[in-house]
Amino acid sequence: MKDRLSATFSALSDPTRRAILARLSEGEASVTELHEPFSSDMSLPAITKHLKVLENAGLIQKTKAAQWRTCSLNPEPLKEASDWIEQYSLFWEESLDRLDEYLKDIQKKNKKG
Amino acid sequence: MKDRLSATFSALSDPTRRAILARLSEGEASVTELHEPFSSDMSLPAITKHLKVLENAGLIQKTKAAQWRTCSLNPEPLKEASDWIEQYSLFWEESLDRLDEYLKDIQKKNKKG
DNA sequence: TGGTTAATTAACCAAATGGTAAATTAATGA
DNA sequence: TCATTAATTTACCATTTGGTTAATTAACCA
Repeated sequence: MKDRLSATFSALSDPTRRAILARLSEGEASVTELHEPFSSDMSLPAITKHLKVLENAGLIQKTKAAQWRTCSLNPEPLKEASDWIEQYSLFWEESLDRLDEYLKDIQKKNKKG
Repeated sequence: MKDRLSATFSALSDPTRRAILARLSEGEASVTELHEPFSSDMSLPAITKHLKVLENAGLIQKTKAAQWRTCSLNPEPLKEASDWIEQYSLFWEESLDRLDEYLKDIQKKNKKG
C-alpha cells in the first residue's frame, strides 16, 4: 500500500491528471465532461483509469446520480504535498518577497468579497 | 521526453528519494553517505538508480572528485512544483493564517542575522 | 422492450519502474 | 603491481503504468 504522499506525487506526475485537476478547480464535472478536452487523442476508459488514480490518492471524490458520476476536487492531499515541499522553501531566495505579495493579494480579495 | 514538472513529481513519488532529498537539504553528501541509512535493506546500485532519477529531474547535481561523487540539492524544480500546487492554495482555509505566521518567522530569522 | 447515454471492466500491449547480483570502471595507495 | 575504495553499468526480474479495443454494466426513456 502506497503512502498518501507518494500516491499524491505519483498522481501529479502525469500531465493529463494535472489538467483534470485544473478543470475541477473551476467546479465539479462529469466523467464525460472531463474527457472532452482529450477526446481527440485519448479514449474514455483511459480517463476512467486516470480518475481512479486520482481517487485512490484522495485528490478527487466521486458522487453518483443515475448514470452520472460527478467528480470534485479534494485539496487535502495537495496541502500535504505543499507542506512537504515547504520545508525546502528556504532554499529559494525570492520566497519572502513572493509570499508577502501573495498574502497581500489574498487579503485584498477577501476584503472585497 | 518527460516535461520537467512531471519528472519532478515522479521523482518525489518515491519515499527513498524524498529521504535522500531531506538528507541533502542538510548539506551535500557522497553516494556512499546517502546509501548508509538504507544499507540494511537496499543495495548501492539501487541508490545509484534513484540518484539518476533525481538528477534527470534536475533535483540534484553531482560533482566529481577522484572516485568521489558528491551530490547536492537543487531547489529550482521544487519551487516549480510548489508554484504549481500554489494555484490550489485558495482551497484550504488556513492558508492565510499559516502564510502570515510563516512570513513573520522568516523575517525574525533574517533580522537576527 | 429495445435503443440510447454514461461509465466501468476485461483483456491486451509496450514501456517504465524499483529492486537484485555480478561485472566493470575509475581512482587511490601500500 | 595489486589490493582497496567508490561508483556505475549490465543483465535480470516482477510489478506497475499509461494507453488501446471490445465487452459489459447501469440508468434513462420512447
